[in-house]
Amino acid sequence: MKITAIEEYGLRCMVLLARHGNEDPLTLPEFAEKEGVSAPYAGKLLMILKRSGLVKAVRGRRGGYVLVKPPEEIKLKEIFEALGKPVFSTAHCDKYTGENEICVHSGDCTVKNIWQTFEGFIGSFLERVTLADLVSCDINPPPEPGLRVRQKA
Amino acid sequence: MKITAIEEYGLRCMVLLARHGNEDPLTLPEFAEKEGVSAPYAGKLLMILKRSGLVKAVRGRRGGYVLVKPPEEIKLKEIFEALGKPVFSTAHCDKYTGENEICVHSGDCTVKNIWQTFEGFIGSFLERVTLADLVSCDINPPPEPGLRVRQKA
DNA sequence: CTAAATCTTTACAAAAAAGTAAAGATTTTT
DNA sequence: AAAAATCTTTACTTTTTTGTAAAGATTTAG
Repeated sequence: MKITAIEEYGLRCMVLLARHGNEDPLTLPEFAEKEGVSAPYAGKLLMILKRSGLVKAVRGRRGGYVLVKPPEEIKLKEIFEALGKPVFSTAHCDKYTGENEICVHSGDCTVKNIWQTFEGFIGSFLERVTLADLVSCDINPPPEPGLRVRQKA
Repeated sequence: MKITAIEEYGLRCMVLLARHGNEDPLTLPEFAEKEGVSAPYAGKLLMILKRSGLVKAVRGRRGGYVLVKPPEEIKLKEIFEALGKPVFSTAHCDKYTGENEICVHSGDCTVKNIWQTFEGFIGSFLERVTLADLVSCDINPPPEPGLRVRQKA
């Protein structure tokens, strides 16, 4: 399981914006310089964030990007949803079908069940952390979560 | 964040083995047929699992693969570690350095903190589910885990 | 001992993701 | 109005991941 480049750098752009404040916009060359990436690549990232409604662009001189909402109201989950697919989506089953048109497990799938549960678990984390938490806090691992495992009938 | 093909199909191979039992080994053509992938690709997956010590191979006629331990003793976490890197590892910071030799955030990194916390959270899930749970149970989403967020001093 | 069934290794081909380049559109400043 | 700063779009190149192919090694059955 891996974090994609878009997720990594995209999240960093959001952190930069949150730190910078919304007084004046941050420009692509500024993003690029602060993260050590190229300006066109920064442009690609910000465009993705813009299309998801997390940031807005101001064109022309004195332009750049600003957050649409205050960092307190931006959940990590929204950012992840903007930057990539969730771990498990219906697309998942359509993708891993081996050489067949449709997955051999369609219907009753043990692995699908685990991914869905996993997805829910991850979601409960991403729901609880905001961009504001990220820039202003230490975040500690949560206490051991309980996990109910129920035997099949 | 995505589950890689190796993780998806590798986990399925483990499920097949757990279901099949260790009486007689499962062969590559059998894995291939049951999962709808090619036999050489199944070979690649099983080789990865073998090198991590999760399965062992029996060569020659009547050969194939068997689990090294009973499913009750195989945690999902071990399987994931065999099939891929964890979400966050030191390699992560070495990979996403933009155009620089070393990441601009090395030292104090907000994003690193979140990935490490996230990793721990995910780990607490993968520690608690065994291969046996996977083949014999319904697994339900855990209750809302508490998440302590402590303000910086 | 030989042949068949099996795993093993290495090298290669195809597909997806990451990242680059260049030309175009918009706004502000002068 | 013109120029400069900025975002926007499209197409392309590179790198990584996936998946394939083929020849080799090992064991068992007869």
